[in-house]
Amino acid sequence: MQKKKLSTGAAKEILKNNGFKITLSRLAVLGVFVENHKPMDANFVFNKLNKKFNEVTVYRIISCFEKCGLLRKVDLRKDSVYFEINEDHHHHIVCMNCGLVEEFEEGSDIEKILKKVVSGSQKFKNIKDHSLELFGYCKTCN
Amino acid sequence: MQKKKLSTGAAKEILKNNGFKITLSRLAVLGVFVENHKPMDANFVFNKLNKKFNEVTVYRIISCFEKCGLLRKVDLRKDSVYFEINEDHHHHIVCMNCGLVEEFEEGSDIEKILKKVVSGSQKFKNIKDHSLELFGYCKTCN
DNA sequence: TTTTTTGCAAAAGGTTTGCAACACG
DNA sequence: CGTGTTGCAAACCTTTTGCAAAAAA
Repeated sequence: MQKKKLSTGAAKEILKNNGFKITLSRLAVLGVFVENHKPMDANFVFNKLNKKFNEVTVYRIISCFEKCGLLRKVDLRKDSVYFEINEDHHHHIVCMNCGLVEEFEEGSDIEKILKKVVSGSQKFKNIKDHSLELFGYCKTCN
Repeated sequence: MQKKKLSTGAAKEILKNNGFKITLSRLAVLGVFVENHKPMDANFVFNKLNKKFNEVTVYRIISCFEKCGLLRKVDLRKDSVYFEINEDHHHHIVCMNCGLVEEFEEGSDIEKILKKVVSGSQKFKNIKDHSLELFGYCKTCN
C-alpha cells in the first residue's frame, strides 16, 4: 500500500506505457498536482493554469491520469470530485466551515481494521482501496 | 459518537423541534430510510415510493432531514449523493464492479486513530465526524 | 502521416430555485 | 388562518460526448 514519490520522468513513462502521448497540457496539469500536493477538482486546476487550456481538456486529462494510476479520487463531501497525486497513502481532515484540508499519515491501525473487516465479511474477501477522512473545525474556525 | 435507534416518534419530535412540519411525504421518505437501512440516493427513494411524490420534493426532504441530523451523507464514490439513517456509526464496503454495499461495525480502533490524529495535528483540535469506506470486489465479482 | 489530443458547442446527468397552489397545525 | 410545503417548470453546475482542427510520435 506504500508508494514512492512521483517524478515527472516517472509520470511520462507511465503515460507512455499506457499508450498516452506526452502533451503540453498533460505536463501542465501534472505540474499543478505535483506542486500543490493537495486534493483539487478540475475547476481549480483549470484556474491554476489561468484558463490556458480548455476546462474540458482538464477533465479529460484528469480522467486519463486516474486510469494510469497517477491520480486517485478523494472523498471530501464537496460538490465536485477531488483528486490528488497517488503517492504515499495518506488521509485528510477537512474543516466543515472553511474547507481547509490537512493531511495525516496513518500507520498500522488501518491495516489492522482492514484485516478484521475482511475476516468478518460475508460478501467480500478482496479489499483494494479505502478512504478515511475526518471532518471537524480547524483552530481558526472554532 | 454512538447514537441510539431512531423511532418514527423520535424523528417527529426532532422535526418539530427544528420548526419543520410533519407531512405525509416526510413520513414516507423517513419510512424508506428506516425500512431499508442502507445508503440511498434521492432517485432511489423517489422510485421506492413509486413516484408518488415529486422527485424535487424528495431532494428537499432529504436536505431537511440532513439539517435535522436524521440523515447523514455517505461517500461511496457514486455519481449521486447517498444518505443513510444517522443511527449507530457504521461503515461500508463497496464493490467496485457491481456496486454492492455491505456494512461493518467499527469499535475502538477508529477512536484510537482519531485521538492520535488530533494530538498530532497542527491545525485541528475538534473532530466532529469521520468517514471510513472500503472499496474492493465482492465474492461474486472476483 | 497516422493516431491521439484539443477546443468548441452542445448534451447529459444530478441537484437547486422561483412561484403559485396546497396542506399542516 | 398563516406559515411552511409541494409540484411544476426552468435554471444551474459539474461532467461527458461528438466532431473537426491541431499536435504528438
